[in-house]
Amino acid sequence: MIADETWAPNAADNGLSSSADSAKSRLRQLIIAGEYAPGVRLRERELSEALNVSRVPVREALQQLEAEGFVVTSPRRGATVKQITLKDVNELFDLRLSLEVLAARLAAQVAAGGRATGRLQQLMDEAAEATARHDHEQIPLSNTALHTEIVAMGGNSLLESSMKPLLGRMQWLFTLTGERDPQGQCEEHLGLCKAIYDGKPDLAGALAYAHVELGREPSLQGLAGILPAS
Amino acid sequence: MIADETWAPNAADNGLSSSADSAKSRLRQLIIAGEYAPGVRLRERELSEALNVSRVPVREALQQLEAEGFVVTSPRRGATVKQITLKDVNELFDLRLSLEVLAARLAAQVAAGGRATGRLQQLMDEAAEATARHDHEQIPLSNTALHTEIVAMGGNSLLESSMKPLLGRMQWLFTLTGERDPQGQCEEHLGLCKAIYDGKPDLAGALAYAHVELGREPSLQGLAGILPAS
DNA sequence: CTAGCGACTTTGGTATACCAAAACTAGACC
DNA sequence: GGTCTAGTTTTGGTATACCAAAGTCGCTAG
Repeated sequence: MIADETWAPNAADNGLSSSADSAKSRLRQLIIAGEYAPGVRLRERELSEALNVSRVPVREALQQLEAEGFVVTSPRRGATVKQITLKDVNELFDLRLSLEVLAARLAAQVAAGGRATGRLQQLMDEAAEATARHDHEQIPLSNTALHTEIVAMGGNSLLESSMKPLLGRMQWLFTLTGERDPQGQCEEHLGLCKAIYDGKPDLAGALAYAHVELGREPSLQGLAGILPAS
Repeated sequence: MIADETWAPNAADNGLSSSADSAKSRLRQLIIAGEYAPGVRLRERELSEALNVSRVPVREALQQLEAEGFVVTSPRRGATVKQITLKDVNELFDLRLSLEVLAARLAAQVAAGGRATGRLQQLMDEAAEATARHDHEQIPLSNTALHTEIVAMGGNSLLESSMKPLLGRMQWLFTLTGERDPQGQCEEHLGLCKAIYDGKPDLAGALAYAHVELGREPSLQGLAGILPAS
């Protein structure tokens, strides 16, 4: 469950994983990319045909994607792509406010012990580079990877598995609404990473809090702009 | 996923839910009760026979129980009951430290608005009564129900779905290691509930933090006492 | 007596087939 | 013309059957 490698588009169709995992990754990617719009029904037979697998792996994939918050299943009406509401976004940010602070604090504590932080540096550089060249395909992927690495650095696998669906939803939200102020976000990341390098948990936590909270309003307004009625 | 009612032993076998949900609840109950000890293999055919269902619902149940942290599945070796380690317990408490504080704060904010808090009062009374008569069967159930209600009061369904597996693991841990100081725990609950009633988020958060942290050491020692080697 | 190799058995992964319930549609009656 | 109802179709839920890989046990050769 921790595995599932990264789910960037280019890493989707490796023949290594089981058919169910592959179907799950592909379907999630299709949802995040907006191929399946919020509200559309995900019929099992239809998906099994589209993904060239049987219904059993499809059911498994749908179940896990429901746990990750991408689809919602009614008792006897099957699965549909989740309709994100403003309430959902607020709940998501409230939760991230707690968990990202914890992740940043843990990462800073680990880094203070002198552990290798090379991977974080590398991801930070990649994200900065993607931001600099306005690569709107790569920016959400790099930023998600950066946050994932911060969470992983803390060494709390339970936190990691709890945060993974939340980061997935953030990536989805960004794809739906468009990224907010990539430049400012990148600078915030830079400051956060520096605090982690320097092993300052309090500062890292405060910066993480600010970073999350700064993203709330733009996301709410971005979502409000594409919501059907109001 | 929010549904699944309560999973007290007596509410397990209602014929309303689907076969898979029933199987999931029964299996979880068996694991929490210790019928399936940590480390034993959960063979799909064996379970399907024991639960009188096919392998498909069993697979579904195992998958969800893995997401809740009760079982762990190796790539091609199937499912086993999770072996709880001291690291797992520490991670669990670190996460609860963040999330229960958030839940308490949210609940207090809601209660400050004058919403009905009758259900919380009722659960508090039940837990106090169970503690008073030393009903070691009921105490963990009542305490879990109380925490669940506090989380639910906040109105954050995402937090609710994130906390549910954690509370389930806490109940499991209590069943395995024995409850710590039920009297003191009950008093802490009383203070926490009062802060929520009174609509004092800061106080409620602080009390929740203390309540969680006070439970860490006893749980670690309780688990260390029953761990195979060390 | 031990170590290596091979056949067998167990087990998870997947596909196909069947069933029951719900939703949709078309028709008839009021 | 509208509404209720019955039949059909779609769809999720479940069971059975098949397959491939890995673990296990026993046999044989050194």
